[in-house]
Amino acid sequence: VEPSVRLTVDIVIFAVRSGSLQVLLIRRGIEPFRGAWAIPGGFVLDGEGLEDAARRELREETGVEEVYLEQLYTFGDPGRDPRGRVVSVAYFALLSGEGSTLVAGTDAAEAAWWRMDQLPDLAFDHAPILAYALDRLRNKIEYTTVGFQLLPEKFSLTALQRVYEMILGRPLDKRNFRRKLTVLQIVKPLKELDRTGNHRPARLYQLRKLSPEKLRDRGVLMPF
Amino acid sequence: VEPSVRLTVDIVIFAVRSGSLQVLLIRRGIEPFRGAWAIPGGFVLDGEGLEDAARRELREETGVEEVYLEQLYTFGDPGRDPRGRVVSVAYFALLSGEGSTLVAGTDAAEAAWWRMDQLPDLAFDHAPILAYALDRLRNKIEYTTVGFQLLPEKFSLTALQRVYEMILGRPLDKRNFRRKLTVLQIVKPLKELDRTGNHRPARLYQLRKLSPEKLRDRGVLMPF
DNA sequence: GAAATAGTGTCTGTTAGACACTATCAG
DNA sequence: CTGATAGTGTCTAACAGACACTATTTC
Repeated sequence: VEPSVRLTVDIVIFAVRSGSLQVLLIRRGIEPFRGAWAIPGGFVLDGEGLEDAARRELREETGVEEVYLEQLYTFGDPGRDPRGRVVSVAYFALLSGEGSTLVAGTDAAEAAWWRMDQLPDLAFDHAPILAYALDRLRNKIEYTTVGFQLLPEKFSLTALQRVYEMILGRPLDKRNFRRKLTVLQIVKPLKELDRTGNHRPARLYQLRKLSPEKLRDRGVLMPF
Repeated sequence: VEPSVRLTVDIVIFAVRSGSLQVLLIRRGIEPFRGAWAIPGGFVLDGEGLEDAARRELREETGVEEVYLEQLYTFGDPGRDPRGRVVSVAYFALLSGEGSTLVAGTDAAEAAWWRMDQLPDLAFDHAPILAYALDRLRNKIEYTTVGFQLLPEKFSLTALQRVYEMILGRPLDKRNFRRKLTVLQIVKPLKELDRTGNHRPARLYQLRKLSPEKLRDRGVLMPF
């Protein structure tokens, strides 16, 4: 007879806010780890798909639909949850700068954005999960266009470069960055300008939709 | 109240045998999908870690210990198993040419190696799982040294090249391949030669153990 | 010496990385 | 005209890809 197991999804929700990469965490109101910060998540419901469960939690936590969501890894060590056998399928989500302002409908529990470089102590095995998510994001940004998910639909090239710099944790050269965007043709200039700030306005761009195959054909995507 | 779920691990076991990339499949002796071929796997036991369960199944199926094993993805669509809610954590394993001969202690069930380019119909959602595993292997071989896990400890450079060609599905240039190995310094020449065959013997080499960080420092690893 | 595979070097086009100045706007 | 950010081109070193002949062994 096969033992049964309780299944949760945990979602590492990233956003770029006020110039830094941040994660949404919630403070636990109940034991175990009462009062500690944790990655948002919850149990998978009866007859519910894993990704569906993740999207539901995401909606409950942030009010946002239609976000980038990707399965990360499944954590199932017997001792990871003091309540018994709980296996967690971890996901990571990327919110665009706009959506990230609303920490709405937050289930009564306290929720807050934390800078990735100033994290609190975390409940369960959530610290390594977060570290792994960041690692995955760092890798993936270099050969896909996931990074664009952290920006609104229209963005300036400088804003895009800031996102890459934040995630990679190092400065990039402005001219090399823009040259790469040009040769890959992944970005489409708009007529609009960003006129905030007392200086020359920046042209706004959009991500040009390309199939992943096309991206691969053009070579590895993003090592600036 | 959280519904509970049954948890399995499935292991996509790859090996290079008689010049092609092959997978180990077992023929199901019971319903559902009785008589169909399936990826080996089984239920996770009480108090057993996920990777532990995968290694146990691997041992039961092949008799082999100490193999490369990596978590692939977790499949949990509600309809994927007609018996009810069964969530499967898929792994993939790489056997070295040697270990792959022993399909020992195979649990009474019929087990066989299948060429990746001539697969039978598969039970459950195992066809996309297998496709995904191959995809992952193809990607990973280009920036890590996982490919070496498909060879015995000592190997000729031609044998190594064949492994890369099989997985990538295209011929590689012998001189470019060897040049890359040289500049990356990932391979160490031995005194021994491979004297099989009625022709000039090939020098044998060993993988030089390098930390993953080192590999990254030297740039992306394997695009020949 | 024939058959079979091992082993070796060069040239060329592309790409990544370093680097500094002019343009345009608000106030 | 000052402050602030946008926007633009060149040179160089490293790397990828194309390509063909000699070396060593067995039988």
